[in-house]
Amino acid sequence: MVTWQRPSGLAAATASALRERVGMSARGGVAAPERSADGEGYQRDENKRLVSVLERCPLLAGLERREVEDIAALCRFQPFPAQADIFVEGQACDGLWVLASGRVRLYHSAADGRQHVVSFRGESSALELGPALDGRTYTATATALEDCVLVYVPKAVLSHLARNYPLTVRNTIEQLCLELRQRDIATAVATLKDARGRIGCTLLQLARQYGHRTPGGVRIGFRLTRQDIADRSGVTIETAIRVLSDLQRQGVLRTQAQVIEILDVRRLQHPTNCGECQFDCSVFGQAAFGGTANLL
DNA sequence: TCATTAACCGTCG
DNA sequence: CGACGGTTAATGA
Repeated sequence: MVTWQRPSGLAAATASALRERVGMSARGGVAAPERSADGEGYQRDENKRLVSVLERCPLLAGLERREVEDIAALCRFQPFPAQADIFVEGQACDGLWVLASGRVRLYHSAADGRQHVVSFRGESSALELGPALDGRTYTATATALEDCVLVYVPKAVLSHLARNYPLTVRNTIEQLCLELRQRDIATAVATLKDARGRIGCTLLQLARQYGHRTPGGVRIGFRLTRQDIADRSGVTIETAIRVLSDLQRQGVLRTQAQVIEILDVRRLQHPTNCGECQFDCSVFGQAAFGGTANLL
């Protein structure tokens, strides 16, 4: 539990252990398919499940089912238990991880133990597209918030995609632009807004990505600790609690068992200054991360 | 372990 | 000065 909070020390050990696993899954997926009778049945089933995940991934949007099936044959599932690192900041990147199920926390670690969460990711999300494409090191750490299953797309398969399916190049560019916009907005929010505003943005963004309507408002569909909210907003846990308690007292939101429900979106937008905000938050509403668009 | 509250303190407009 | 937010400590679930 404490391990993933440590920045550098045991990150190296985790990283090399991970490279092992990644290597195995890559080679296994590409070169050594199962041969036994039972294995073939299992293989067909796994391929089906891979296809259903991959065809939802924005990178492969618009491809023929046949094409996705061919690509799926080159990929492989890899489960990660809750709290496990999928990859670590600074580690070499040799492929792309696509989230099939579960939630992942993408973040930077500071030497003093504090963390800056770049984003929380859900199904169909491609993790760290940049490093996957340029083959350089990861710029953030990805940790499973809960038990997760990911699809690993080896680097060789990625270049195969670019060569054989021009559509995926277009998709890739669009995805990168989207990420760029989000990072840009995030840095602006972090430097220009106060604690209330940053926490407000965090909540609104999460509601866009993962919110679903309830009789009373919008519920963010998974558990988040106060620390998670704090790390995403760039404040201490006490400040996050202070602000959230205040919002609860005002009846703007409700939280039960680490699940937040926004009861009054308007009043959350107000202190966040969404009205005059220059930043085009509509990017958060796009289906790119598998979220429900235009909820707010 | 997580959430909450309160007292205290430094910074800054 | 006063609002804001980080630090610390105590407490409860």
